[in-house]
Parts: sequence; structure tokens; C-alpha cells
Amino acid sequence: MGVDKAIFTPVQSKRAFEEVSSKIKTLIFKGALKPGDKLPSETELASQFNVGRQTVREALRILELSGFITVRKGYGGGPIVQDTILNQISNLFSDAFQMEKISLEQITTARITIERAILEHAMENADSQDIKALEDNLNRAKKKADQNMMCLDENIEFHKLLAKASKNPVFVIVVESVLAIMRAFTSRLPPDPETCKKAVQNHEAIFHGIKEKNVEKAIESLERDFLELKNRLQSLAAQDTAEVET
Amino acid sequence: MGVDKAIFTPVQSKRAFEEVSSKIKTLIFKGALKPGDKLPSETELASQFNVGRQTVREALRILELSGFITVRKGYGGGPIVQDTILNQISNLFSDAFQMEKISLEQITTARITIERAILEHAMENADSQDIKALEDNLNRAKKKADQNMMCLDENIEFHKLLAKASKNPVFVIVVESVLAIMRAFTSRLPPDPETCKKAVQNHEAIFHGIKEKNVEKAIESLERDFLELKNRLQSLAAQDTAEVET
DNA sequence: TCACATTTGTCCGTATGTATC
DNA sequence: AGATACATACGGACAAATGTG
Repeated sequence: MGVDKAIFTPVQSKRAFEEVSSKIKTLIFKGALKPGDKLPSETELASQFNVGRQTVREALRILELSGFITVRKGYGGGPIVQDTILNQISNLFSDAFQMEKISLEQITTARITIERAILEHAMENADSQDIKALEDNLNRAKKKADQNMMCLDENIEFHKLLAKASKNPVFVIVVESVLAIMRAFTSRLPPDPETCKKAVQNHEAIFHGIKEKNVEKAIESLERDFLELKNRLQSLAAQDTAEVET
Repeated sequence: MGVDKAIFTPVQSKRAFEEVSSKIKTLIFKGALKPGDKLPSETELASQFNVGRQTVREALRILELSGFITVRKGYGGGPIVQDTILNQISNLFSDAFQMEKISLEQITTARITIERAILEHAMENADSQDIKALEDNLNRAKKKADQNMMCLDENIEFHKLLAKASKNPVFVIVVESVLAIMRAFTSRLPPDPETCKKAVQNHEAIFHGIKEKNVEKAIESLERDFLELKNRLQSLAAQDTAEVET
């Protein structure tokens, strides 16, 4: 019976700042450190871990970029535990997009595929609170749309609420991450109330499909929502020829 | 028509190391720096940007974690442009999953839902290279399984190859992240060659389904693969009563 | 408004480890 | 084996920001 390889692997020399950052990370994972908690100052951490301040700073940079902490300077400042992982994921996604590792087409395809699959779970597991949250969202969005105002945040929230209704955190994380990218896209384009209005209509159709337990109707409306959005984005992006580097 | 908020936001004072890292990032985006290119040493960068070495180091940490460079020590070493963005995104996803304490039940449900949806894309887009890669994987796994050896890595790789065959990097990222969590589950349990053997059989069935363009067969086998694995893991976890914190 | 303390941000000098030639 | 070039790491110092009294 062959013993699996990789039992003695951790011999690779981890750099000191990686050691420090992963120790703090572990404390956060274990729940010993919770969002809102204040970490000791850099000098304090340095003496506690018995390393130099520079090492601590590089560890903090890692934790910051990984979305575990934020840092404030000045009196009463310092590192604070705060979960911004989803933001960091969307930042990396937009990097990947700029590197042309990912296209708008691919992201849209992934959204359609994943959210359609999730929708069935959402319809099975949604409770009255979820229904109410969706209804509230639609009311707010409709009010804005009727006044020809933008309702981008509400429209994004609608999809988040759908994922939440599935009662599966894996779905929530995946959907929220992909939505963060979509938001990065749309915020760069000129605002278009017409697109928002269309989306609200599709969301209403999805909602009715859910309430009526009509899976086909819900999925059909969801796909229409995606495709219309993609077409809008593509035509807007095409108009946006005068693109300037920052 | 309401003007969108956040027009005067960019007043925030960017820290020096952020300035440095985003300047280097821009060079990579523009193509002035390509994968394989060697960046100047830390001291060189410090004098060129007219900042201290510590500032450069923190900038390099950011670029490293963002997946733009890797760093080698020693003679002839230094920062090297290298694209590992997609891997870094997967790492962040894994962190996000770990933050929510996800159950085996939830992760299995998510895997079934997501990977089943991806499988259809894989069957549409798989080329001869993908088929060959899957075949190679199966041959290696079978050889090990026949000798009653563990073939966990090969079994995980099989699902990664499926995602890769979809030709959509977003799918690859999601699947790799979910697999990382599954690996965390399995590595905590005692190794069980029987589980591996079963998985290889299911993978073969999936593979044949793909080759025969038989979607139903492939999906059915995929679901069997997941459910058997879940049951195995649950019974193993039940036996493993003496669970201790690390 | 004006100090004042705290903490990050930044720089410098120096020493050590490490990989290549 | 020794020299070289580089990252890694420590300690001290000062500037800048931020909240308190």
C-alpha cells in the first residue's frame, strides 16, 4: 500500500513575512480574530512575533491585498480585521480582463451558466423572507426606474438575493464575485436608464416565475435578462471608442 | 436625470508603494514588460523610482500576490514578470470559501450544480488535446488504482481537465477553488484506496460519455461520482470520532 | 485653535542567507 | 571553494496623518 506523496513537503523555506501573515490568517479562520477587531500596532506585532517591523509590514500588505484587513493611519489607527475578499477578487478579475485572460463573452457565459443552475436551488429553498427581500428590491427599483433614474445597485442586489435564497454560501460567493466584475464593467460605461428599466422588467418576470413555481418561466426570463444586458454592454462599449489610458 | 455619484473621489492619497506597483502594472498591461522579462533589482528600482528599498519591497509583494511577478533569490535572481493571475484568483476564492464555514453537504451540492453545467460546455468545446489529456489522466489513475495506491491528485486533476475543456477560464477558476476545498476535506480523513478506485471508474464512464457525445451518460456518471464521494467522506468522517484541533 | 500622543509611511545603514558562476 | 549579486531581514530615525484634550 503506497503512502501518498507529499507528507514531508513543508520543508520549503517560507519567508518570514509569509509565516507571519499565515499565522494571522489562521487566527481569523479559527474565529479568534473577527471583523472589527483591532490588531496590535506594527511595532507591537514585531516584538510579539520577534521579527522586524519591515517583516510585519510586508505581512500586513499581504493580508490587506488578500482582503483580510484594512489599515488606517494616525492616532487610534492600525490594522483592523475586515472582510473585503470579494472586492479583492473582483480587482484581480479586472486585472485578468485587462491582461486579456478573460473576455466579456466568457464572463457572461459563466454568469448565465452558473446563475441558471443556481436559480433552481433558489426556487426550492427560498423562504418567505427571501421572497419579501426580492419584493422590496423590486419596489425600490421600479420606483427609480419610473423616474428615469439609474437603479444599477438594485439590479445587482436582485441577483445577490437570488443566490442567497439558495441557502448555499458557495453560490453566494461565486455569484457576488462575478457580479463585482460586471459592476466594474458597467460603471466605466455611460449610464443608461433604459438598460436599467429593461432589467427591472426582466427581474419582475423572474420574480413572478418564482412565486408561481414556474421554473421554465423564471429561467427564460433570467436568460433574457442576461442576453439583453450583454447586447447593451457590447453596443455601449463599441460606442466608447475614445478610450484613454489613465 | 441624476448624475452618478463618485465623480470627485480620486483625491485619496495613494501610498508610495501603491504608486510604484501600479506603474509597473501599467507597463505590463501596455506590453512593455512581458512574461519572462527580468525586472531590475530592488536597489535599482529604488533609485529609478526615487524611493527607498522598503517601498519597493512592498510594491513587489503586491505585484507578487496579484500574480504579475515571481521573485527568485540568489545570484541572477530578482523579480521576473510572470502571469499567475488566474492562480491567485483561485487562492482568493479558496480563502473566501474558508471564511464561510462550508459543510460537505453544501460543497457537494455546489459541485454537482456547477460542474454539471460546465460539463455541457466541455463536451461542446473539447478538442483532441483535451481528450488526450483526459485519457492520459485516466491511464495514470488506473495504473495506481490497480496497485491499490492512492490517486487523489489524479482524480482532482480529472475535474480540472474537464473545466479546462470548456475553454472558459472563469469555469477553471471556480472549479479549481472548489476542488481546493474538497482537498482540504479529504486530506483530513484517513486515506482510502477504495474511494479512489470508485472515482476512477466513474471518471472512465464520464470520459466514455464525452467521447460518445452522450450527454446524459456523462452527466449521470458525474453525479454518481459526486454522490459516492460524499457518502464515502461522510462515513469516513463518522468513523473519525477522535477529532482534535491542530 | 493649539499642542500632544499614537501609529502608519518612508528612508537609510547594515548584516545575513542563498543561488549562480 | 570562493567571489558575486541578489533577496531577506533587522534597527534606528524622521515625516505625515489622525484623533484627543
